[in-house]
Amino acid sequence: MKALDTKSALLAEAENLVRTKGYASFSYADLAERVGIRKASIHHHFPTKEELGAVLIDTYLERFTAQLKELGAEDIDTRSKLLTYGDFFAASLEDGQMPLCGALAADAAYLPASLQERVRIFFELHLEWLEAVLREGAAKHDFKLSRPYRKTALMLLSALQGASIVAWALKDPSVIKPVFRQLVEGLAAK
Amino acid sequence: MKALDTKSALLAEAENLVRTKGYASFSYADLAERVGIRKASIHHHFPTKEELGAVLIDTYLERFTAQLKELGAEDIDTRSKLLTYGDFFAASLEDGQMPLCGALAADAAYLPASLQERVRIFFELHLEWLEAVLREGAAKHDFKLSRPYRKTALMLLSALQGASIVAWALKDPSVIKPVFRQLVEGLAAK
DNA sequence: GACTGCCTACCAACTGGTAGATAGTCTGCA
DNA sequence: TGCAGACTATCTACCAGTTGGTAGGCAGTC
Repeated sequence: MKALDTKSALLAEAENLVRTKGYASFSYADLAERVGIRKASIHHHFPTKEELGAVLIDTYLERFTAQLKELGAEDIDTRSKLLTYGDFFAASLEDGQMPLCGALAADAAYLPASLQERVRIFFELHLEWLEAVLREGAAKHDFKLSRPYRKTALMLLSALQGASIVAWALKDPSVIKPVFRQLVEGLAAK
Repeated sequence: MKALDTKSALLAEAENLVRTKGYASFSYADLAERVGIRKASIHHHFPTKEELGAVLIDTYLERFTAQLKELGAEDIDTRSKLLTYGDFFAASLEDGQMPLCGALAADAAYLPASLQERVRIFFELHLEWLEAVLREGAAKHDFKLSRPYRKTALMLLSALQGASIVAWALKDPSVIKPVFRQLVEGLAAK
């Protein structure tokens, strides 16, 4: 088997495991079973669990960064941008998985330091994107906002992370969209 | 040592451990070290980890239920009730701990079923309380709300859970109050 | 003596790893 | 063209440490 296939299979399965049972609970044995190689072989691709976690977060961040960049550049109104952003989270839950960094963040205090740092970067990235969209929306008079925009960005991000948690605990993915929608509607300048 | 002392010491330490490193990562060995008895002795008080978890959540729920009942009965305006409710979450983070059920909820998919059920009950309890306060506030014309109130309750609870997560990941407890405050202000009938 | 609350000793299962062996593939050189 | 060596990707075997537990014993109290 080609290294690229195995490596990406390992990453895909690791992501699924972290997003369904958390970083602490998933093991190389779980991965071995799912990918069909021996546990010890995984170390060839990822020498330590921490390194696997780091690569996992980095690739997730790259994907998400690209997604947000694309969404930010779309020629649609800022309200739709925000709602589409919220849809990313809802889609996660509908797939039966927590968003990765929400899954990791709850455990942040005992993640290895390199992973904690990456989770923080994830959140900062999201806040910056939200701020940019809010700024754009305020400039276009789509939103009526008080400064600093970061405060509103924090509110929106918190609501989505929290809605994911609540939806996860209640096993009801339909929680997310209405929560976020009413917040976005509340930003309207009207 | 009296059983009541040891048992409550175990529960207190277990709560702290769950709220700082999660249910999956804490062990009877951690508890043994903190309370100063041997690991095997813990089984005398709590035969299984699941039972310890169940008792932990039940006692937390009782405390929280009493707190919410007390707060709900206070002769203050409904806005203050909500803000005080939000302060419970902020106080948790300022203590260097996640709120218990937020810590558990992220891991909900692989908690033992009896614990998953308790986490769900926790959230339902909070939603009911929030709904009651929102209903009271709407009747007094403190709030301008659309029905169903549960939708707004979900939004508020989500924001607090999420703000706890974001604050935890960013190691910045000051995130919570401003997030919640602006949401509560946004409910004002004005 | 009965009960409580601790202890030691032990268990199977599991964790993330280390180390060396093997087999297949590729490349360079005679 | 064939062969040897290097490389890749897997394997077996093993490791120390850890987990939540079981079982029986001991000491203190009533």
